Amino acid sequence: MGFQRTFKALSDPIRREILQLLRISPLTAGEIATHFSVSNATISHHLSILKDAGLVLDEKQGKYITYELNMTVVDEILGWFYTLKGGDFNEKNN
Amino acid sequence: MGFQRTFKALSDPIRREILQLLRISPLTAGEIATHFSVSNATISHHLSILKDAGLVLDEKQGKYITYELNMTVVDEILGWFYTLKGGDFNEKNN
DNA sequence: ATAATATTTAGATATTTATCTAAATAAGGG
DNA sequence: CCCTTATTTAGATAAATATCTAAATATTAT
Repeated sequence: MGFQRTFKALSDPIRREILQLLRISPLTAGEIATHFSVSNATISHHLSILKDAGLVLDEKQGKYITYELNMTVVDEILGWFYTLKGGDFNEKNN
Repeated sequence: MGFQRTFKALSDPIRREILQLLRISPLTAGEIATHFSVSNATISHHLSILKDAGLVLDEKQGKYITYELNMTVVDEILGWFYTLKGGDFNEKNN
């Protein structure tokens, strides 16, 4: 609980696009990087922010690191929006 | 469409709390400000960001300015999260 | 072992952001 | 008319952020 890092993570367009990419299937850091015109180091930085926010999970597979969406946290954020819509799904969160 | 400003607006905890306050009922800028320990000028700044993002609507009433939630944009953002969940509600947005 | 590949970490920099105080704008009340 | 109240705008500043290049780490292949 405490959505600060998650909302911050979602505030960058590259990070949101990464999430949409991962919607289809898990990808390695390198595969993700090919979709953008910034350096690999920058993508790595974005991935670490997404990971920190709980929005993605990573798994080391030999030389590669594969990233995938973490739906659990996506659902928690959805819950926050529903409180806004008048439901009192989980009144405690920020 | 283009959610950049909306997601940016949601990335600040004070602004999210303002939205939750407005969930109950519309409030004036001053009433909103009493809930926080920052200056009125700062709250005014946050309100202008929320307005710019489409998340709130304002209406001048004499000496006061009343702010209220704009559910339309809240719903648009919800749509973005649903695309993540595998639906293809509105594939075009970022 | 050495080289090549995949990814992250470190350090630097320019931009953005949240905040403050002080000044400006606007509306009402005596 | 002035004075008070409500709110925003302007200008300044400190902190956060996105990005880069270069270096470090780790794994696989020759």
